[in-house]
Amino acid sequence: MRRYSPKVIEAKWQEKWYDSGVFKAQNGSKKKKFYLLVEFPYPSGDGLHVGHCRSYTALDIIARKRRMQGFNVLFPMGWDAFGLPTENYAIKKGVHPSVVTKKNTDNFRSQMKNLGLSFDWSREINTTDPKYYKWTQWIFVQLFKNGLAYKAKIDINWCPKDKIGLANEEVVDGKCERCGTKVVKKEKEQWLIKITNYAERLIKDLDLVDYSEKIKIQQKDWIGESHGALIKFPVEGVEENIEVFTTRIDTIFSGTFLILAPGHNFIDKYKNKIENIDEVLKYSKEAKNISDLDRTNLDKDVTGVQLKGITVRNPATNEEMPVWTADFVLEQYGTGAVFADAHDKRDFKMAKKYGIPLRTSIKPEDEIFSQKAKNLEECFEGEGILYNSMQFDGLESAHARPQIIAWLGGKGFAQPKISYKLRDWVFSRQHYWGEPIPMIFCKKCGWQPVDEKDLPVELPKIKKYKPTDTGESPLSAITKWVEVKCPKCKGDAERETDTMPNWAGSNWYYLRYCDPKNNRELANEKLLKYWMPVDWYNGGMEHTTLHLLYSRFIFKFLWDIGAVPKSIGSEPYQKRTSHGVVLAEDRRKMSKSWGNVINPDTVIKQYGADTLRIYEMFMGPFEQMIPWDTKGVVGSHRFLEKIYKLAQKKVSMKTDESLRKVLHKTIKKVSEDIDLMKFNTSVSSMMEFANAWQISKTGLDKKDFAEFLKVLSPFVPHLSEELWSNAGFLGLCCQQKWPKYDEKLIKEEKILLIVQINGKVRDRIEVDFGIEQKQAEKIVLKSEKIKNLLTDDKKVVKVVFVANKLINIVTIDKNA
RNA sequence: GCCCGAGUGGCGGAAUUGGCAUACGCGUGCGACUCAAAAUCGCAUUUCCUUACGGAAUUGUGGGUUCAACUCCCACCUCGGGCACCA
Repeated sequence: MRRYSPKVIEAKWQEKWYDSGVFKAQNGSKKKKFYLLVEFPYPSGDGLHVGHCRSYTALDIIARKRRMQGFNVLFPMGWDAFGLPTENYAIKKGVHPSVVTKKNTDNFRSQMKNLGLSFDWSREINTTDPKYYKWTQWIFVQLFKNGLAYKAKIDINWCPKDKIGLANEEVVDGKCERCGTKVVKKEKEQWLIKITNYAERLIKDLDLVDYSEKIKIQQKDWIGESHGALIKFPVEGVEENIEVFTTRIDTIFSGTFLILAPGHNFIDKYKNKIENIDEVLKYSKEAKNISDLDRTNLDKDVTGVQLKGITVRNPATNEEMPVWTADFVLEQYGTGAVFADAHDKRDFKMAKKYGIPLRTSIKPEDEIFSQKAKNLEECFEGEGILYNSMQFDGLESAHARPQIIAWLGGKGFAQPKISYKLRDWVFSRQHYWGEPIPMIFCKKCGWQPVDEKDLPVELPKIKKYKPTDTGESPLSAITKWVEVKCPKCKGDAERETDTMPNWAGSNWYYLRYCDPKNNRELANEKLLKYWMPVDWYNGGMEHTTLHLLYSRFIFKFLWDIGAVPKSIGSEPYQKRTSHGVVLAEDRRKMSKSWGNVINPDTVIKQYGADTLRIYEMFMGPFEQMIPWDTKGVVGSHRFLEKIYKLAQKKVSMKTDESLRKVLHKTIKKVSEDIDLMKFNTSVSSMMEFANAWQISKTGLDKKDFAEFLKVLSPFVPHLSEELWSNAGFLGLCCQQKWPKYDEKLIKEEKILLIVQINGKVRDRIEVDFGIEQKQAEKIVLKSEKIKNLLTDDKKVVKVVFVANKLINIVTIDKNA
């Protein structure tokens, strides 16, 4: 008997598949298309992580199944290769980043091929290829031309270790997402993209797509939409209003003071009117030096300074209100000003500290106002019933709001307003290894985009790509490259030396796969029409608020300007799923420093790719975080060895009837589970089948064996292919038609009827499928076990019968 | 603080609509093969009581609905994730 040797088998079939081009997606095919996308990796020097293998294998299974179901499948792969780790490695070793990238992508590609993944390699893309980033730059130029890219001097989040500016999205707990260094503020001229213009649509259009509720909620929370009102507070003595955004206009009648963010431009504009301007400016300056993290620390004491000499009028009560500044009011949110009252904890705390008068105007519903709150010893923040509020007395908060907006609106003091937490996207990085921003600054003409025919602006090959401490891009030192003619007036001008963030290339890569070699446009319209949208996109949960949001935004923009056909629809991804992280055996993250990393190459060497694939599918639910178990790999390997043996021993002339039933149940289960990404239960059902096969008398006939190989093949393609050819079947197993199960064979003729007394299982009796209640009762009452339990002192009060499942006899004690 | 998700054997986990809790795999124990070991195969394996037949308890905790609850409702505990002086 032959032994299962994956090493020989796997190399052989990989060669056959890749040489024959069976995984190539066909442009313009009559078949129904299916575009399946898995996030392309950053090709790090560490090689593939077993977590990569897990999500790629999962999507590979879906791709293989869809092909067998007759779809024209596009399942591509590429490299998101710009980024810091490569740059850092290059600096340390003195090798050019492009050399490092080449080495890493070659390694990744060969690892993926060793896994037997069915990617269409003819469509491979690389974000660092000038032919690719030409179009990344082209998109930037379009953003600029449409007024969505602008340069502004802003406080950026600066990571002193990586020497790079970070987007808000890349700052976690006030620390650099990548290296964990505490982020500091630095004022710099930066390119920004107006993603905020799309905030509303990015929320609304989530209704059009099939994403899990969790993903939708995360996106919505991140964008942070809140409905409220804009209120004007007239400033006494000057023709000026201070605008305030609020979601709680129902509390307006208790508003007794106004608070401005320390950086609010009113302060600068009216510095002559503010009597204590020195004190105010000193406070502003201090506030600026406090990081956002400290500023938003809830335990911190509230501080503030009154703007003496300034008062505003509350448009609802007509009372004069003092104006303060406090650092808990943020410049970037709303209008950078709030009206303050007794129904907000921070306002309350501040008023108590500085002796500012307070008044309440909301009391809790169905409840007597607590004495403490009434005496202003405690803050009531909830919604409730209005009082002290003129004609609105007695209304509930929610009902009062639109009415107050309408009333104040009638006098020109208020209007409905929606506010977002999402901020414009900081798009500049001061690093070498990224796409140059294709802009030119001319003293006469201002910022001008590089002429589209001159794209790409290639990254010059230089020796010193180390980032500078000053925050200037290393590209700024290359005078020859920087000095350029203005595209408009042809006078002397200078290139932008900042590069794009590493999200830039991944914003639109899924479009490029449709037409990866096009040099005239980002992708051909016809091909986009055929392939887009992506039918199914899988990626990590960690990309939900970053990559997923950015790329949806960029797609919408391209759709708006007609760069992609309207017929695709306004969303790039029809369906989005996410995978769980694979943890190390010690349940920590895999990390070189912990020494707990599992290398897929080692697993493949020892057990083969098929074992790795099926183990990673079997280990647990796909979306769930799951620890690696080296012992578990052995179990998966045993399963494959068992199949290899059975294929030699138990394929005969005739299939056992009972085994055929199990086979068809397995076909049904696997077919359904793959689409639901329930790979773990698919595998266990195939294991159950193998067990049944093993104990069967005659085993399987050739036809049924072929059916089993087909359902097995997406999971363990090499072994299936080998057994397929060993059995003398024609063609490739991966090109067969996906099997159908026979409904008749799945139905049972006999079932085990569960017999319960008072809900407890007392017996199991084999009966015919479809048995009637009366018949069942008769049989049940004959059972010795049941007879013994239904003694004379018990009275049957009810019999519950569930067809083909169970019968439950409910009794009571006669004596009781 | 707010919003999601989860809690089932020694371990990873399974369980259409409420209808046999613990499938499948790991581990462990016993046995077969072997001079021996590994590998392989067979049997057992939720816990407790019982020599056994059998019985009882059990899906984070406490209550509820129901003939019947891992599944539905209420309260709480623990863990994971997201957001957070956001007006």
